[in-house]
Amino acid sequence: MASLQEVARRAKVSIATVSRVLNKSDKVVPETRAIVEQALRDLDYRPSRVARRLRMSNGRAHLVGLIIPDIQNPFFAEIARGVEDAAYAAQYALLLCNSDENPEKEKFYLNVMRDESVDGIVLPPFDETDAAVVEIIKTGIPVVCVDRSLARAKTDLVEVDNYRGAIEGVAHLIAKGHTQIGLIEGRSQVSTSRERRRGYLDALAEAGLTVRKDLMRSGDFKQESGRVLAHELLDLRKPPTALFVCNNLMTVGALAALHQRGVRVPQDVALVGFDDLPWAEALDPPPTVVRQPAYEVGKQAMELLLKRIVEPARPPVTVRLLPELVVRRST
Amino acid sequence: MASLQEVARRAKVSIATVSRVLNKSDKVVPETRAIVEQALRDLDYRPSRVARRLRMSNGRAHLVGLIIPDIQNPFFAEIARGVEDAAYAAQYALLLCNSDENPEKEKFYLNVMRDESVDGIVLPPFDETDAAVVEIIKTGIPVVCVDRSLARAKTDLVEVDNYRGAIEGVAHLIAKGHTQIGLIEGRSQVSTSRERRRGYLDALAEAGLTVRKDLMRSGDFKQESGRVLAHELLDLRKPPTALFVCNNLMTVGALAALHQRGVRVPQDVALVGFDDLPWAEALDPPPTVVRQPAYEVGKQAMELLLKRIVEPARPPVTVRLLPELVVRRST
DNA sequence: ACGAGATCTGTAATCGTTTACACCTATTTA
DNA sequence: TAAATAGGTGTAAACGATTACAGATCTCGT
Repeated sequence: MASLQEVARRAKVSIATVSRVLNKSDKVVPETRAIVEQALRDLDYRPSRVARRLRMSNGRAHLVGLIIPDIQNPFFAEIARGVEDAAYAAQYALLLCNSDENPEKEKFYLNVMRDESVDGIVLPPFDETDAAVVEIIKTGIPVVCVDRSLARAKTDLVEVDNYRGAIEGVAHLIAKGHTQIGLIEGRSQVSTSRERRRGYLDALAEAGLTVRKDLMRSGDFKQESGRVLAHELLDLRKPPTALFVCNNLMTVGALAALHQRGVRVPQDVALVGFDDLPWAEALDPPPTVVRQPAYEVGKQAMELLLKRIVEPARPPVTVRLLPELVVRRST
Repeated sequence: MASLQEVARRAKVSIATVSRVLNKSDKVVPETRAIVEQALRDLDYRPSRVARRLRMSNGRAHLVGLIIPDIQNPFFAEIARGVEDAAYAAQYALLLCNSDENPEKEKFYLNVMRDESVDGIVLPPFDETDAAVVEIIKTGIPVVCVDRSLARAKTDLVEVDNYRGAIEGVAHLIAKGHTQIGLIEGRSQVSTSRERRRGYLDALAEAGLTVRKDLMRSGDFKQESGRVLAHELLDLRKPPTALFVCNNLMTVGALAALHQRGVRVPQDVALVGFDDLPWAEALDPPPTVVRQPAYEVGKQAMELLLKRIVEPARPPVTVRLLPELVVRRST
């Protein structure tokens, strides 16, 4: 509420002096400083981030944006926590938005961030050729991609080794004796989907198993599509004896489908999911999953962003984190 | 990137004229308008929200804040979605922050919002006497409380009828024949906790059951405390035959404890939780819960906020939504 | 033909900061 | 003792928008 003007008036100095007291930088004689500090306290002065940001066009807004597809998806919520904790530690505030996997919403929010002059943005691009993101990058705002990569631009990137994760998950099923393994994957425009599919195929190949195209289904990452596709697979004349489901929500959906059909897990059909589930222990059965270190992804992404804000010209780096197979009782 | 200045220069008019073209309000002769619009397109002009906000101290920032205790809690995530959808519909952006039930973090973020001159704030207060929130309200920023109320200030409030929800949940257990019903409640400084406890007590009283103090335990809303307290209750010499658990995370924790002990649900111990769980169908067993319309809470809160931004002097209203008993297989 | 009125456009103040620069006083130095 | 230096403070120009006010042009009635 109180502005520099008012503080200056009360302390009977100029606004420049007040500003100098605030930004400890320049020298102010101790008596003046004391008077000004008293006035600041009296008026409960708080600097306007808005005015500051307007003046300093460079990178001192202490505000960064995070756009995620869906905050209700625990995987992204965990990333968000990682980002936010790292931001808070650096005293940055976070403009957090849900794109809902909707390019139009994503574009709206990207524009908001540009117009708010945020210092930088963290996001998983909608797909590899995400035009809105590419455009934002051209404006010079630092962008760090998480989880998914971008073909058209080289940015900092924190990702998980999806290929290796898929290999481990599928190999685990193979080790349990399964040869007919169904795949429920996500949107194939997303880089992670293709990596996981590649892992699935290579794991089968390595074990000398033949690939059945009819066992591979593509969904949209949502719970409902996991349910529907699981039903489809089990309705086949030669149904799979195991399912490899490529994200958390679809895993829950598939599990629900298995329950609906009354098949026993893992006796009748085994299941490995991608992404850990926060309440895995309370699920029926607790599913074996390939766990992604989502919190760490978010945290490191934010840290990369902070570094880039300080040093915009630094060459982009890619951090690749390792997933971990968590064996529970669905296999 | 491009400012009004640059557009004005290119169109060979003054910045005032450009501004007028943008805010369609004033009359500009069609030819001028066409020229300016061309220049706007050429330069891909986007107005700076920062500059606009600085100039218009009133309420046209089109930015609102949302502070929630923990985005990883599905209940709050659902509220957040409600808020964000309503905000997006009105073309408002959302500054979303996690207070982590930590007053210091909450204060930091409240200050950020003040300093960012947001148009308004939605939040569940940390407790009924939340000093930081009361102070913010005094600055005149519109605040809408959700879920929890504030004793010291009269704000718009969207809450759920916790008392009635608890009554229904506990009455359901009583109807199933239970007389020894354990209570696992949350922090008692929070208004919702007290309401639920009151419902629990009244439901018992109404059924003529005696209250056992040793069956009532107070936790912190987190999963771990649900687990610990469930163990404590079942370790009693006269353990309860049913549990009424007052939030989602503690319900999951309690369920995990029951599994650990190998007790069958609902045969050995029945359970009713407060808050629905997104993957209830995949849990073992799918729990009976008192469902709160969290999305609706968020949506209505945002709508109230928008109304208050337009009409700051409007008398505060309280919207009380009804919870719903969802009977599944834990009872 | 001239002033009133209407219509369009430009000038400049403002919002709350930061910061280059000028200015004024002491103190030091030759 | 005069000049150079240094230290402390004030003045004013940005940043990018909005908007009251003034100024310019045109229309039109008498």
